[in-house]
Amino acid sequence: MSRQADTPGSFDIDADYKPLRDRVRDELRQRIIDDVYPPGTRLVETEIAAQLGVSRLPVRESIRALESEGFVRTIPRRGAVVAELSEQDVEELFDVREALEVLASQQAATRATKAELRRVRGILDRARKALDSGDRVALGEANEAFHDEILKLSHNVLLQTVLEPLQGRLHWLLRQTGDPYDLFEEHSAWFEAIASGSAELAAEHALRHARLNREIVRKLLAERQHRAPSA
Amino acid sequence: MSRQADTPGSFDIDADYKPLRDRVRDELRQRIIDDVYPPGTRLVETEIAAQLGVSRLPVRESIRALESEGFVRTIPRRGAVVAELSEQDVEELFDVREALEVLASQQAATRATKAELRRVRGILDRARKALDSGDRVALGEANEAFHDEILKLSHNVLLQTVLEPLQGRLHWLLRQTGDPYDLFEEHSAWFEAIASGSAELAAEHALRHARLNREIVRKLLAERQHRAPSA
DNA sequence: ATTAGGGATACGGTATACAGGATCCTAAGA
DNA sequence: TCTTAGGATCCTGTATACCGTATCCCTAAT
Repeated sequence: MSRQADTPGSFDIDADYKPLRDRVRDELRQRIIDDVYPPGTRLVETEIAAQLGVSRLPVRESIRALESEGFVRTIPRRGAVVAELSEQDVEELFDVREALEVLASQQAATRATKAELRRVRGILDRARKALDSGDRVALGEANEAFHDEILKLSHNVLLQTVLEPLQGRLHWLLRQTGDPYDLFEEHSAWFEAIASGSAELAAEHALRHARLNREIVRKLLAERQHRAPSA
Repeated sequence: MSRQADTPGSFDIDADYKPLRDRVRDELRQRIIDDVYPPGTRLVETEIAAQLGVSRLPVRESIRALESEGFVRTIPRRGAVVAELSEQDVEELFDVREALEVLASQQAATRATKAELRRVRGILDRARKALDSGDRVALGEANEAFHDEILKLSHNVLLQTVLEPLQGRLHWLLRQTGDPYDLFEEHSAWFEAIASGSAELAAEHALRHARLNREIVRKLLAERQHRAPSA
């Protein structure tokens, strides 16, 4: 079913049309996140274009988009490379994430509908199942989905557009550093705070969760650096 | 091992080279902010390209960039138009701005150097002079510069890249709604809070300032809507 | 007036070309 | 042997030209 609740007069605009540049961007982002292109990899326009069977143009536009999302860094006349996250980058990522996720959580608490809350509960169930069955991949996915959903509950479009790429990078980072550790209890408690409708409580939990998360990542990074001393 | 941070021999790589796309983007952004292209204006690639004497490519890339900054909206296969800020957009802008400016202010309080603080004080002086001489344009510029500087004091690169486009849109909005009202006392007090080094105090002032600002813009918008009832 | 055609327009994408910066390789020189 | 100059090569940045097709706009017929 393509069209969604459209306005009376509006006819049938091929709603799920997506420009090629967007599909290419999504593909490349996925490859970066999946570590097909590890940090430092050069992204050569002609190569990617040939490989994906498209022209250079959509590839260029994709790369620019990923640049603005922070996944790649471009040096004029030299091209794009997959970003390496420095320690400072990570800290900044958490700083901003923390501030925005608190906001998202507050707004979610006051704005989420019952139907939305049900959906999020469903995701938590998925996480629980994945946890029980020891399916790390599914658990990771459920965790990511959980954050995305909270964000949607805020009903704040700008917040979503700003925070989503940051979450993306965070997830990317987590996949680099290790496997999805157990966040189930944390997420559950946070969710209940939101569901309670108290912005204050929701903010408190968001903050706690973000800080806990930051600590965990810090430890993982420290370990990694220990294992692989100065590149 | 390839050479990175090479040093001694590092010859000057044309540091201030700027890709055409960036210059076009800056030019277009300026035109939007200056109301040369009022909200709703269609941005036709070929027109702009011809007018600026460049090919369609850099123009396309510029438009995409402005899209990700929120200045234009593009509808697939229809092209880009200068964004109209809805009431909700404005509220969201302030929501996010508020959260991030509080963070910026906190970090500025703990990280700003004496030299930086001096520079900001200089901007405040400029604002004071502009205020005294009744130069509204200079006052507006000083106000914008003040916010930009506070942001830099945070020493948080990500925060700057995220918040800057939002500030840009806010300034744009302010120019649409009216003239720069007197923020001097507000800014001064806020600045002193930052200079005091207390993150808590700085956060408090940032929040207060952001909220005051929001109220003012709300009033201006309400007035405007009164003057120009439903388009 | 309303509606249905039927261009005209402009986007989205492809293909091609080319200048010049960046990089790499190699061979000559210290 | 190590360094360095030089040229070959790669790749980006930009320009052109061109096509398909979705949209828009104007006009004419009902």
